[in-house]
Amino acid sequence: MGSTPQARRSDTRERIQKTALDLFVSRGYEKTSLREIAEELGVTKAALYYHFKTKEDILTAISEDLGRPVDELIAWAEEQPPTLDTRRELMTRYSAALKSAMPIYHILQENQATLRDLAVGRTLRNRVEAISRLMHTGDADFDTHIRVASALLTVHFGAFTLDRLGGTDEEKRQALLKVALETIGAPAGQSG
Amino acid sequence: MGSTPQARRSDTRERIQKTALDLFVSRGYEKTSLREIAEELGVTKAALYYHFKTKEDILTAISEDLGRPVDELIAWAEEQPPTLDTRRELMTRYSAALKSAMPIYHILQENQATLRDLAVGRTLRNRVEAISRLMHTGDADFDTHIRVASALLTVHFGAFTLDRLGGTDEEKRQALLKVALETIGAPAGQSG
Amino acid sequence: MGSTPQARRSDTRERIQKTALDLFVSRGYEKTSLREIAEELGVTKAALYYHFKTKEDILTAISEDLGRPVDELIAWAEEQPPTLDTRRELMTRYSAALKSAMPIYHILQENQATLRDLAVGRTLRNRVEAISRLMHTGDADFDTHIRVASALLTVHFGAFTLDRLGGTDEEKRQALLKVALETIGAPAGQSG
Amino acid sequence: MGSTPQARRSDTRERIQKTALDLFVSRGYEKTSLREIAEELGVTKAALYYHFKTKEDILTAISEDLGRPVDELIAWAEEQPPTLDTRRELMTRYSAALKSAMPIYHILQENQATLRDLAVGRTLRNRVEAISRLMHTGDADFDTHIRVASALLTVHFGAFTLDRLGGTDEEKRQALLKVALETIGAPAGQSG
DNA sequence: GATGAATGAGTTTTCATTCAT
DNA sequence: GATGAATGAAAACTCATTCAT
Repeated sequence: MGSTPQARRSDTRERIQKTALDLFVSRGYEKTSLREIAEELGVTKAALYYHFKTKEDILTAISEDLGRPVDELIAWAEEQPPTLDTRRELMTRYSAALKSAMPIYHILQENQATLRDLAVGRTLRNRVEAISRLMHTGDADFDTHIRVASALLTVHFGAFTLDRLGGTDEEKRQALLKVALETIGAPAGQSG
Repeated sequence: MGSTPQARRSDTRERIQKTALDLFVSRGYEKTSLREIAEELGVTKAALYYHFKTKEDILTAISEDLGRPVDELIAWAEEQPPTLDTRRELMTRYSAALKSAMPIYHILQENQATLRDLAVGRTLRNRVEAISRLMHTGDADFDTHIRVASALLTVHFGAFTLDRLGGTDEEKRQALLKVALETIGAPAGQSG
Repeated sequence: MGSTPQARRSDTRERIQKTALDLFVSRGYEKTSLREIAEELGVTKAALYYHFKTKEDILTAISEDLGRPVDELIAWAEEQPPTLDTRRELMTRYSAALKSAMPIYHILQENQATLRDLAVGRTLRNRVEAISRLMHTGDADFDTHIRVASALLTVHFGAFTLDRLGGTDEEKRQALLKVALETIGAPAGQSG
Repeated sequence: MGSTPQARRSDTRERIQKTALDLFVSRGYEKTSLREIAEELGVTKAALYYHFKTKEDILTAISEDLGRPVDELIAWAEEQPPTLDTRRELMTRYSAALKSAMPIYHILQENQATLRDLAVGRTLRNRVEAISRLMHTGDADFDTHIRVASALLTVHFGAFTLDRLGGTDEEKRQALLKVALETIGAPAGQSG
């Protein structure tokens, strides 16, 4: 009898994820209450519980969706030989993958204290650590570790610290990547 | 076993700060309740309120105590000419100042979402931004900004990401500083 | 003994208002804690917060419900010409309206210090002042102001001061109204 | 060795009473904390406890000081014959006594809910009731009771409701007294 | 696919009061 | 004549979560 005003095949689950993501980014995970999410969406808190078992579950779903490119990158990197070239390639691809995954890294970075106790926090940190581990693979050299750490911080957090700087996000990303690549060292076949 | 149970003329204020700092670092600011601090100390919640007007006030006091070296560094840097040498010197001194100030930066980093609404958060961020601003002074060159940002991230957060790496904290700090200095460029009178 | 323990579709909101009103009247607004209201009702404090956003909100709801007759009277009076007859009619109707509204005026009177800071206090005082203003309309004569003030105090608070006196509440109300009408002066067309 | 800045023979007790009175009037008894009183005075809370056993004790002392004229009036009235003339004389003297005693009546009126549980509240109400009883003495006539109640309300609270009206406090007091005297009836030897 | 009603456990904060010094 | 330090009890409020409908 007539069409429902609701979209068919309820998109509510996705709408919850989207709204939650926005709020988690702008207000923090802990400081965002389910009431806020529900109100913003025009549904009740109970509705959230129909779609997700817990608050953490919402973040888990978001993390899975947005983190997929990075997970795929990790899978790829695990197949590669541990050379400097791989490292540079991985850094480049990682920087690209971060474009879409950035919001969850933002959440991870700004809510570490809270995420410490949560399973999803473990998952998120595991991703970061996997990249880090893969980047370090192939040598236990102290200096290299330091350089890789610096490079990773650069591609990872650089964007957050450059709000006031002119230029597009993409330009900044490219520039940060360039510095990171310099830091981890010249590609094979080039003189240092 | 037979030690003075209670000092006269109260060292309680300092004990509160110390205990709070430990808990803020290990469990996060928001997740640390005043009940926990009080219990850990063997006093009542009301005792905390005798010494500090609010929970935030405790963090403010900690921030003032631990941040003093950085504040002094900022004052010093504001008197210096905006040369590359100054920048390098500032980076070196900053790295040193962070040795004692690290815990509050740790708190700032891991509780950004929470500290967003707090006056003490503003103060802490102001300190970071002051250093950043002073480091960028003297030219508006895009590439330099990127490099300085990368270098700052390195001395700032490097230590956090190197838990698993061998070597003393001091060794790591020196190594990170070296990379940071490389990143912002050679000192005057040397060939790049 | 065997009555329905819990109504569906919740009459709880009304039960809260009723219980709160009783307690606000008998123990005072400030001295009545939400815990007391909740215990008296056999629900948890959180249940109160499901139905009302704040403690003040409960009083606001009560004030709206009980004050409606007075609000309607104010609306009526604003349409009338500012004659002595109107004043007498208003006084008479006001005395009648107070029959049901009395509890909130009781609360207002006995908790003025507390209600000073509350928005609902403003609302309540506005009602009193509106009646007072309407009663004074039409002349700025000093003596009349004094008489109107006296008359209003009489219908307003008279009942509170006559607890020990015999007679029904209605008899007292009528007698107080008579004195009040005398005080503001004879009706048009009668010799003073 | 030089004169102390403190007044000799500590006037602190009086200063506490004065400050407390001001705050009790302007913010209410309950809403005024001992901390506030102490801070306003530049002493510690403990100092208040040196001079007064409890918070209530401060109000009790104030009540005794300011209420003395009324207590004396009550003593006087108890000696008088219960005639209409006495009633009019009592009303006149009461109105005069209220000039200085007003602040405690203000406190009583605005904090009834709080003062309900306090011994000092009993004392204050007793004073009001003594006047009321003395005023009603001599006949049990219903109509007279009503009139006396109205008249008392007028001299008692009239001033509170006439803030916005022009004229000095003394003018208002006189005018209110005149209306009150009219209400309780003509003096002996005059035609009603 | 969702709601209305409720809960239990927790939070920060405030207050009058006490007492050794 | 006062203070510094502390307490116990309570307050208002928030939150993630549950469940019958």
